[in-house]
Amino acid sequence: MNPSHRTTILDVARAAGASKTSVSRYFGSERQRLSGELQQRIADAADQLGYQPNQLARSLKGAGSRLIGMLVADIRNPFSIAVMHGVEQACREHGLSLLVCNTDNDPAQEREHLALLTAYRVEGLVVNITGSPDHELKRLIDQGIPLVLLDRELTDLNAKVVGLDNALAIDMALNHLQARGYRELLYISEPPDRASSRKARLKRYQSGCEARQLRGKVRCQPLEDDAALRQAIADFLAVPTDSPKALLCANGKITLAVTRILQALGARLGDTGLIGIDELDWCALVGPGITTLAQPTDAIGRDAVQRLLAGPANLDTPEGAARRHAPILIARGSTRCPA
Amino acid sequence: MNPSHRTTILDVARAAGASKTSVSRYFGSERQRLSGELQQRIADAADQLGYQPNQLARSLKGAGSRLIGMLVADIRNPFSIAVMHGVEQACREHGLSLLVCNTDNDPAQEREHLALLTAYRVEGLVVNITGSPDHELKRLIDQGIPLVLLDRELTDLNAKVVGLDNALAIDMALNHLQARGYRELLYISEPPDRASSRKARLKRYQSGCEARQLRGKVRCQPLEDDAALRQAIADFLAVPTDSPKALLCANGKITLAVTRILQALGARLGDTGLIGIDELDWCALVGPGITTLAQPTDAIGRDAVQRLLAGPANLDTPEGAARRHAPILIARGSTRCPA
DNA sequence: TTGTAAGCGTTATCAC
DNA sequence: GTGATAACGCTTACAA
Repeated sequence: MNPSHRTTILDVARAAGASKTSVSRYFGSERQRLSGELQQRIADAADQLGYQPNQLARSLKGAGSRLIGMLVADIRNPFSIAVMHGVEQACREHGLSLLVCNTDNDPAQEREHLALLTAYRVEGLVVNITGSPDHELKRLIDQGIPLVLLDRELTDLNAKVVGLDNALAIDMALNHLQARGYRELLYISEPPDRASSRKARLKRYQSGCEARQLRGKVRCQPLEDDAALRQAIADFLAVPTDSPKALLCANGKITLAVTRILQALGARLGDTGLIGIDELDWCALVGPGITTLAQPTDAIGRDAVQRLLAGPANLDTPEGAARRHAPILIARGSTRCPA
Repeated sequence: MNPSHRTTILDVARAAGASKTSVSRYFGSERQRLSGELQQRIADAADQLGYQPNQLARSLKGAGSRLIGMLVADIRNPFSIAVMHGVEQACREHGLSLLVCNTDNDPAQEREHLALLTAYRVEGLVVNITGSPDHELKRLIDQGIPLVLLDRELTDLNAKVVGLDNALAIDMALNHLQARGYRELLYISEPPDRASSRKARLKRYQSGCEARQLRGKVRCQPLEDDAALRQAIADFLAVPTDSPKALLCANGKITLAVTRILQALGARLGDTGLIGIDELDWCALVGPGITTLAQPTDAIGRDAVQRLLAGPANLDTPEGAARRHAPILIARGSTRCPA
């Protein structure tokens, strides 16, 4: 076998004494049309030559690329991975493949990768980024490429959205903290900027604290500045008060950073309440365990693909545009209030 | 603009009053050959029409697909992700894109995804799986597709390998444990089966214990059976002895499982020594911190791509075949021996 | 500097 | 049932 030459449909046709068309039919969806004898000959020849249809050429002609693209802001975020896992499974079940691009939160890479994905003519796009290449995304939608936004809405543009039910999540967190006896809260989030889900969580937190008569402070802080965050938490804990305090972390990365800081400050989990959005491998292991609101990541991922394939939705109704999944509260020792 | 019709090179050519060739040249690597004026016309037309070259068609003709495939056994394993991050970066730097497939440790999916990747005519393949579709892999190599094995060797087949220096890692672990005063060890690994790196680690552990006159036990255990593992650890800890005991975990997933078990058993980290291969986010947070041997995941990922691109290596020399990266010891409280 | 024409490997359309 | 033949969108000799 000549290794420099990938065998093509023509090679098989010749070897089987058949036409390209027949071979194509054999590997396509019209195998039954072929006589049993021809099928056998083609099968043998293909097997012999190790033939495998070239998906690129296939895509070029009729069918689409059978490729779904996924744009991830931070592939090292366990949440992204978990969702990606759901997306991938769903893709597989539909005979689609997944092209994943990680942007490392870099707007330049977002644009670049978006271009890349469309260059490969992906048939659908799952986008999970915080930056805003709004213009580019809009263009894709105009081109008719199915698009699902993960955990983020586009302000001037109504695309399909799948993600956590942010309001519900915050409500559950507040209810839990209140029930456990905490009265002074600090909500820690990355800056909302244009990330709509961060905004939604923050807003609900504020109105929710008011409604429950909780003293709810807020700290929006890029995670890079660890010292500032540490100072903010130290300040919060230092204020003298008679009612128990708790921290609410807006996502898993923050929970990690905050846990480190609390440990460095020598705070005892539980005495200082701690609850985070996103369940992580290790939350049960640290001290008395960290209470979390687990996102149904698998369901979110699968749902994203489903919506991709569902065709144009009625984006005018709220239900048509966004699909919000409920979190699951996993109560652990970090919210066992001593009072 | 007609959304049902993606604009092609011909559309641009017409709009610019130029030929397909010129447009192709403009978007290819021969832009300089065009007169400034023509360049301008093409640029305008393309911009106007929102043209973007079809990478699929491009791949079909001359150049390759510019696609690198990566096969991952378990995408939820942080190690895999970390390596993947390195792979992806390296790809990007070389103008390549990464098609990632997760097999969830399922041999059927391994085969399936392997076929998929070759159907897309990936120009190289980074494989990180424990199963053995050896026959398929061999075929790919024969076809001349560059292939790099991550953290695993193929017995009957010499392909390029990139991964941890297993012998060194085990040596470092043993030296550390010995220096810290532990004398009785239990090595916990998933069954080596045909995963060569597991075998290598195990073997070195055994010879290393002997050389150091340590009592080194071994437990090979699929992670699914948590109860059995728990029993094994309980048994190990129960044996009366006067010398301190320590556990050595062969990878990050095991470290997680073992940490959970130790916690459930009420063992105190440090009193019972614990060291694991693979650094994880939370290792500093649990109890006094867990000592680990961090793998240089980024370097491993980048190296994999580099070797992919390096062309055929001399696989006959050990250096040509395998590239082994040294781990980094991160000492924490879990190996602070009280004795 | 620019254009013409022949593929790349496949599928779709139409004949036999 | 089976097979020519023309696309698909692009690159690349080869001409001009």
